[in-house]
Amino acid sequence: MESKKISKSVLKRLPGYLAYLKTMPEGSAPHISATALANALGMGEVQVRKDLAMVSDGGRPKIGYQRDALIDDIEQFLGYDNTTDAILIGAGKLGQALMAYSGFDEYGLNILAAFDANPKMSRTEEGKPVYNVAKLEQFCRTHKVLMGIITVPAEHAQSVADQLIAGGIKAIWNFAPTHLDVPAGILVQNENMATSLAVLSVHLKAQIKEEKGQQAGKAEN
Amino acid sequence: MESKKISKSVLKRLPGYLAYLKTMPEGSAPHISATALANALGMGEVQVRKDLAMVSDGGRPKIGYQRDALIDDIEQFLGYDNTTDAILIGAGKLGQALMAYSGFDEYGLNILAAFDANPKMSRTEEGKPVYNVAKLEQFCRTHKVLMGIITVPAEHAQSVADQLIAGGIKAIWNFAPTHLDVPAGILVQNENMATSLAVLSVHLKAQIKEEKGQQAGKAEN
DNA sequence: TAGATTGTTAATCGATTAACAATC
DNA sequence: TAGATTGTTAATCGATTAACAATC
Repeated sequence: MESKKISKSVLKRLPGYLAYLKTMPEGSAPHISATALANALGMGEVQVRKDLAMVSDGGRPKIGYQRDALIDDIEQFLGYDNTTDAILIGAGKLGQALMAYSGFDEYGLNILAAFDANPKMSRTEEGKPVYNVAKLEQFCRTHKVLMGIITVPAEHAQSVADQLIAGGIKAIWNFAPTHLDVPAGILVQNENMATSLAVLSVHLKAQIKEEKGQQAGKAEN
Repeated sequence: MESKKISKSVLKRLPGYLAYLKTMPEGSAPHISATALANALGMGEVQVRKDLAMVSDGGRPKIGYQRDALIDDIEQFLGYDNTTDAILIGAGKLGQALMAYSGFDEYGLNILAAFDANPKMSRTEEGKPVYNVAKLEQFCRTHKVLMGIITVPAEHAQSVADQLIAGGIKAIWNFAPTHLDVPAGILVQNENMATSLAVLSVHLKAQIKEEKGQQAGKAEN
């Protein structure tokens, strides 16, 4: 019963709720209503309620949801309660930034090691080992790693993905700005800067146009 | 006429087409069909055709779209043809990685300067100036900057956003894992690692469960 | 009881996919 | 002409929103 099929849209909103719930001050009331959550995050209250219904076993009318329980439920649903081992390939600037990011613990993500085609050091600043990519596939197998984080240049991403899959990996977090071809059953989550930039860029273009329109309007008066 | 309203879903797919078209080898045919594009990117061909119809003035039956023209059309539509000035706030690891990323030029993005609450250097490795956040608002005004990139810790993000908006900024690229409250007309694009991680994590959980199910099945036989 | 709030059922909206006509 | 391909119109699908009944 636990496993109602959840849609990706709902799934993507859960971390937002979680983050907000966790940053609420200590002294806050132990309960929170969907209405309050919705207002804080600028969303519709019905949507929040429906989303929470997917992971929680319900709030109480007039009172709301118990905050602690809700946090637990979301974390459990997202699998943040037990850790996932991952490896990172491409120890460049971005790769190093990700290795250094301590916040991943909170999400149950544990980066075991980094790999690079041309390792410049044998350990990262944080003390994680940096290996040659040649050892990639074998490492995945022996450590039963299920997740790979790709931060290599676009032209090498596909080859790295192939090796990861050969090593038995089931999920890829792809920071390289390129499409990866993978067999069914393997999930690729693209962290695509270009996508975000496109949204921003088009918004700004529209904004500038509007402004010019207003100025033209003024000039005409 | 140029400005048919484009949906966000379409907009987000355009960079994918662009990237693929640009990485096609020099010797390739000058034309490409929606079918070929769709196959390469693992999408439906009708969707590709509809998307391209939004930005291009059409392909030719039996031949396809002229590749160069298509690239130009998408770039123009996304505003990559003229540069946008931006500033970055938070010169930590991630901020520095973004400052160092040379690929932004390609998207018409030009990061003028970085700001930090406690600048550790006066220039980044790339020679871009690093200022104290105190100068943020004024800098935005005098340089008419329209875009801000937030890479500060979550707890300072809202305050930074407020200052950016006071400085006249219209679009915010938010890497801090927190919701930002902004007035209408200001676009916030969240680059949310937690969101991606949630998708990956849930996929892996399902994968592991499935595997266990299969093993249990085997054992029963 | 009244009112706030939950959860569910139905209606709307938007985006994707399918079917088909048009064209080179 | 035949076939590949485009573009459009209609059908389907999924997600969001609205309406309402249930409950503390």
